Amino acid sequence: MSKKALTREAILQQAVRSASQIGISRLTIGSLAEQSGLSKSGLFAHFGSKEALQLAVVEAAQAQFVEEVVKPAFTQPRGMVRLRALFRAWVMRLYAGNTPGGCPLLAAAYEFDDQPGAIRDALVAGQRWQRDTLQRLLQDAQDAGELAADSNIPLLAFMLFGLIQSAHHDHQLLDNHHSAQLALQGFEQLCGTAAPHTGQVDP
Amino acid sequence: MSKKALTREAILQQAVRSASQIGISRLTIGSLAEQSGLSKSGLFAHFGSKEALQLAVVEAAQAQFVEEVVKPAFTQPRGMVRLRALFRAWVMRLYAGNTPGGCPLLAAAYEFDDQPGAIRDALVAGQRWQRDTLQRLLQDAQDAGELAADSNIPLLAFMLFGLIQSAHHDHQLLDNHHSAQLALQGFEQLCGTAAPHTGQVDP
DNA sequence: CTCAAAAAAGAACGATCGTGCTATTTTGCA
DNA sequence: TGCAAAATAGCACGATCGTTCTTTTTTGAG
Repeated sequence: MSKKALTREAILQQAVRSASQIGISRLTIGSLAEQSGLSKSGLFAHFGSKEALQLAVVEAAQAQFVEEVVKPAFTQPRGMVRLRALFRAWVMRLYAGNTPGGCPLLAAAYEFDDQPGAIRDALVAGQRWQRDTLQRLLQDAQDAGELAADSNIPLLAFMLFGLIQSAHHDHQLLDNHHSAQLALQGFEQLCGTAAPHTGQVDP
Repeated sequence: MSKKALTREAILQQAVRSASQIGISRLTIGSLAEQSGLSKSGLFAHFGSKEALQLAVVEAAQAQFVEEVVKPAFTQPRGMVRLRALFRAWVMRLYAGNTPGGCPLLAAAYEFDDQPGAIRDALVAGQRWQRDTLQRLLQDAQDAGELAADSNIPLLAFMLFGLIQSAHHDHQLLDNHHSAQLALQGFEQLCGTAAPHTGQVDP
């Protein structure tokens, strides 16, 4: 890999860390340069504009998500095992040390949902892909007979993503140490073959 | 009400609107003054510092939530009726016109979860209160026999809050017109006495 | 109506930001 | 090792921000 690409990677890795703490829109060229041991103009030359830098940060975070969550899940056999692996890795990533401020993509979704532009477009595409992936694994599990035949796949994906967000919220803001466990319990309640309900009157 | 308090209210109402679109941390005294028809220093005198302004915006948004969601629910009879009223109003508020950029409190939770200070403290207190309120209504419903006796109340509250966040996400970012319906369906699946499993055919 | 007090405006400051331009250092091939 | 090209540093600019200080306008009680 060329020197340029190596430096760029190092910058982006640090930038994703910072973005998880202060948000993508509050990244500054100056502080990012300082953290990377570069000058402002030296760092700037890698991207050409702040928006291009922010876009690169989004893409780096998305690539990181695929690498840490999606790819490992796809090493598991298709069906409920793979689905559970995806969800577990997704949740556990919220507690990993590489993004101390939480998931930068979730935060970015709230930052840019009302600011049209390339960054928002990239976020939308990424989130749609995440949802599609989740629904595909749910469909696979249903096809394998490991999920009730009358399951509403889009609703299930919607609810599972809600569990991810709730875990993030409770962990990052409320400092709730049980948030990961709650998310995993919720998954089993929604998808598991165990007890079909915590809280339904008639099975 | 004194002139000062009236002007302050008008400023905050506009500020909450803006905060829903660009986030609390990116509010600027200048643009806020322009939107309120005041001068920079005139507006500034009402708060004394930018952080005090941001804190006032958080408190105004929280008061708005109580007024529009919690109070109306408490006009309903205790139990499942009140719980459902709370959840419905909570979801529907995401689609109301007074905060075009979505819920400013949810966005602020992601903005400030890694920035210690008075604003984060106020957000934490508010979110804890929201969760406690939700759990209290769930408990009431359970006591009334309208929720399974073995329901896990903290888990249910966790999942319901996830539905809110998922609805917000799908509406604001993915422009999913069915997001409100999905959240309400999710509520009925988790708490309702209707169909015990996820089955519902999408139109 | 008067006039002191309250509210708002105006102007200016230091700091910080993104960005463009030029000089300097570093890299990797001949 | 020499040297063009790539990578980085240095510097300055205009803009914008929060904040302070002073002046002007507006308010409302006596």
